[in-house]
Formats: sequence, structure tokens, C-alpha cells
Amino acid sequence: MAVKYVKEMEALKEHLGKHQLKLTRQRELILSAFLRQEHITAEAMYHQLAKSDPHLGLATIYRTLNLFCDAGLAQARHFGSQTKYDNISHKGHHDHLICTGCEKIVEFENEEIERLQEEVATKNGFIIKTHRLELYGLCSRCRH
Amino acid sequence: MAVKYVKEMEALKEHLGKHQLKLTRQRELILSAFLRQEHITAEAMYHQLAKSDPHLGLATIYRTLNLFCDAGLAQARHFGSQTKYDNISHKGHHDHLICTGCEKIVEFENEEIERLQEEVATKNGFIIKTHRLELYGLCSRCRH
DNA sequence: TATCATTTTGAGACAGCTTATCAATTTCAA
DNA sequence: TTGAAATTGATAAGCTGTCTCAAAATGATA
Repeated sequence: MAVKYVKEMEALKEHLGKHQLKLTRQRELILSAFLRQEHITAEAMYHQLAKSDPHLGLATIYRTLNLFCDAGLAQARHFGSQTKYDNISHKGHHDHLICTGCEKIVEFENEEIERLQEEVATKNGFIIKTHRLELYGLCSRCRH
Repeated sequence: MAVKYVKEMEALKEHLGKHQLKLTRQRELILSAFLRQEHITAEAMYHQLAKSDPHLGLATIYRTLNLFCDAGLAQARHFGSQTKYDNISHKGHHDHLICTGCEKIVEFENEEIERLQEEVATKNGFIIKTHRLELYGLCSRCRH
């Protein structure tokens, strides 16, 4: 199972090595669960993993997902009161189209928008480090 | 004082009327405080208003700011763990440039970006209702 | 492989922000 | 003025996420 995620595992190991951190059973488990899906919530992962490992603590999941963020594998995104963790290891930065009807999330990239963002920032004396762009609306199915 | 905000007050009254809600001293007070500034936090307003009205409850402020959102006067924005309420009554939609150094917030509008957003949405079968775009970086002063 | 300093974990306490509860008060239509 | 309905203030409760700390696991070293 974890075999599929060799590259991500290598990236994690590299980060662990650089920071005197250890590879644990829990970190492996959470990594493979994390890579299996997009936009997961710590709480959701907690319930998901509870089936196979009832004693895996919620705090460990939060800690580990934050670790993945530090390692550059994940990115936390706040949707309303929820924080979802995106997998950004296998792709570059991306933005989101979110259906307010069915909660479906579509990822997209648009170089032209990114370029214009830089332009706006420069005009205001800013240097951009990160950004978030979320478009909320209805997908074709939810429009009836 | 409230005289300056006749238009917003009218908009609020219209909303109240349509929903069988009542105009109270607190709602007037919070409206005038709200319109006096940008990007305010419920907590900040609570402390601000405590000087002139020590018994105005925090819950009332939250309730009232959410009411303003419903009425189309305000918009809630989540910056990290903080929720700030923007005045959107006197201007159209706008996006934010946020300095991660000094927390300064600069508003901007960019029609070209908005147009490209529509394009992306259409391409994916979405119809956009709202969006949020936040650029995080360092302002010229914080770059030393 | 055994040792052991260091890191990590799990469980629950705790913290910050926001909403719910409810008796008392206020509003406003009649 | 009256009274049904909405609102308020105070605080309890809820939610999400972090902190604490004793016990367990890891992994570098011998």
C-alpha cells in the first residue's frame, strides 16, 4: 500500500532527517491516508483511521498534518470554520472552485491570474509569498 | 453622528422590515461603530464600545454583525483564526493584499482578474456567486 | 543487539472564538 | 396603553485546534 507513495515517503524522510525527527508507525499511516485523498479534514481522517487504529489520537493527526505542511507535502486551507489539508506534493500551487450546493471542489491553475496578482502586488509595494483564491458558486449539476 | 450614515441606516431598516426584526438602540450603536472603520473584529468592537456602553454584550455584537451580513452591509472574512467584518455597503466587491509582517491590509479591485475568474468558472461549468482572493506577503516597510 | 538520550504518542485538559440558552427587557403594531 | 414577539445580557456550551506530561517508541551509538 505504502509502496505507491515512495516519492512522498522519501520527501518526508528527508524532512525528518534534516530536523532530527523520527519516522513512526503513525506518521507512515497518516501519510498513506493523506495521499489517498484530496482536501481532508483532521477530524475526518481521525474517524477514518479509527477503524483500523482506534487508539490513534486526534492530536497526533493534527501534529502530523502540520508536519506535512512544514515538509512541503501539504497545505492547510481554511474553508469557513473547517481546515482542510491539501496534497501539494504531486502538483504545484492551485486554486479552488467550490460548489456551494454539493461542496464539490475543483482545482485549477491559471497563469494569467497569477501574473496579474503579481502586478497588483508590485503596484502596492508588496512582495507576495502566498495567496488564496477561492471561487464559490454552483456547479452544472447543482444548477438543476 | 448617525446622521452621516443615513443610507446604510435605510438599508438596515429595509432589511429589518422585511424580516420582522426590530430596530434597537444596540443595533444603531453597532451600525455606527461598524461604519466608522474597516475590517473590524467583534472582539475589538466589544472593547471599543465598552467605554461608552459597558453592558453591551459580546454576543449581541456577534449577532448584530451577522445580521449586517444578512442585510448585505457587511461581509465576514476569516484571516487565520480571526474573523473580520468588512463594510461592503459603500463599495463593491474588493480583494485584499495582506502584509504578514505588520498585518496591514490593502484593498484592491482588478477587473481583469475578475474576468479571468469568470472564464475559469465557465470552463468548469460553474456560475460564480462570490469569491475571495487574498495575497499574502510583505509590504515595502516590512521588507526592511 | 543492547543501551539510552531524544522524540513521539495518547488522553485529556485547556484555550480562543463563536453560538445557544433563557429570563428579563424592549420594541412596535394594534 | 397594551401585549405578543423580538432582543438583550450574562453565561454556559460547542467547536476546532493546541498544550501537557507520563509512558512508549525510535534510532544513533557502542
